[in-house]
Amino acid sequence: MDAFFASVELLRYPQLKGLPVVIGGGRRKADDLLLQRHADVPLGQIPVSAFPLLRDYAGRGVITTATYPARQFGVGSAMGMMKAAKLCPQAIVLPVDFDEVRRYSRLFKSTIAEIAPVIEDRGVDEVYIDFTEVPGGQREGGRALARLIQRAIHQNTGLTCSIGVAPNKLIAKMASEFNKPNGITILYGQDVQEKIWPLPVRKINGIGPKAEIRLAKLHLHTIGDIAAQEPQWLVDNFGKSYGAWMHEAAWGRDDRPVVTESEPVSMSRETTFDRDLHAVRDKAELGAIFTDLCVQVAQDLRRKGYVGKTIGIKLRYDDFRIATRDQTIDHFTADGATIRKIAGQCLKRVDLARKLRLLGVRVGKLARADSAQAQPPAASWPAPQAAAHRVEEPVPGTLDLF
DNA sequence: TCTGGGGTCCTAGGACCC
DNA sequence: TCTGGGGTCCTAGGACCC
Repeated sequence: MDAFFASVELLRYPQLKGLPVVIGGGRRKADDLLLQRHADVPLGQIPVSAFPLLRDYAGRGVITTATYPARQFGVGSAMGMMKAAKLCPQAIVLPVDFDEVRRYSRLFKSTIAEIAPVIEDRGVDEVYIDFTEVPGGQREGGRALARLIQRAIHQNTGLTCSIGVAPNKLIAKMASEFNKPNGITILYGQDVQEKIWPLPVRKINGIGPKAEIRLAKLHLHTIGDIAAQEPQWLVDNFGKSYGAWMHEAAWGRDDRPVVTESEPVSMSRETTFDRDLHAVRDKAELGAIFTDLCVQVAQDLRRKGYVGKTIGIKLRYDDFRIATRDQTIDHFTADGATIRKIAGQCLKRVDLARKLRLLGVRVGKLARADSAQAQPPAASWPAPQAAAHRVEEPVPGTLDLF
């Protein structure tokens, strides 16, 4: 989907079309004020001059999405708000509306599913589609079906997307970026040399900032540079698995199937504080946030019907170092108090002298709540009363951080 | 006034078991 | 005078993606 989060907002506020708009940060006073002051007019009639600007933004956070006009100023995803404000102070800034984004996400995916049912979910705004078996899927190399999908999505949501068609997921993903927004790109296996090799290594899905730096030190900058290396040389420099994969990827080879169903591995909640907090000096505040995160994870688990048995914490220090601790317990749970208790024990095992900027709680080793695995083991005969009716011990109301 | 939140997968060492 | 060889699970960190 093209500039998905921003495009969703533009559906509500069409008056912002063509303007630099960025989405990011949490809901702020300015956003509430905007709605309060214009409670009597339709959203589409709120004057452009009433919207909060990036220059007035104060706080932490990153840009989630920038509209194409904003991108012209060099503003882009994952950029810090403060840096973005310097590049484009006149941009309008809006918070992410997750409910609305999820609603449109479901809508565009169900629209595709009616046309081509073999879909792999890749997050809120992206999917892989295997349309090998879709009638007419091979017409014009797939372009006809891609056009049909684009039109259907636009009809049902008012949103545009870009589609890449290729023999595998790796190349299709790269192709989808060739012609944005609202574009279609068809790539064949024989196009790799001409169309893919000149691209920078970062364009490969799986080569990130760290690998890019390591490759640059070896004077490898383009995908073609990687393709020209002996596989063994790549293995020697990047390890057996990653090195071999890199070579395959550079040659456009990828045999991963489109995976239509998957079970979640973990669920987590984390939050970056408005200001860095200290475990002792800000104990009350931190404790409240901590409990809240545990309760939210527990709610997420229950809402989605899962239980887990590995409970962990994550924290980010003021210097951005990250520490994680986790502990596996002997039974599955989705109980907030249990999660709070175990996570609290994990917290005792990390250095709390430094100030923290982020705290997170995670539950892993998930099972469906209704699965046999998730059930407590049957009590052996004679069943001890306590085991048969075991109740997780409650955590006292005053939750101690230490 | 740098740098979100929710994920997956991989690696590597140690415990533990057969 | 040496101390095997799997296999699995747990834990911590890190790269990467959307």
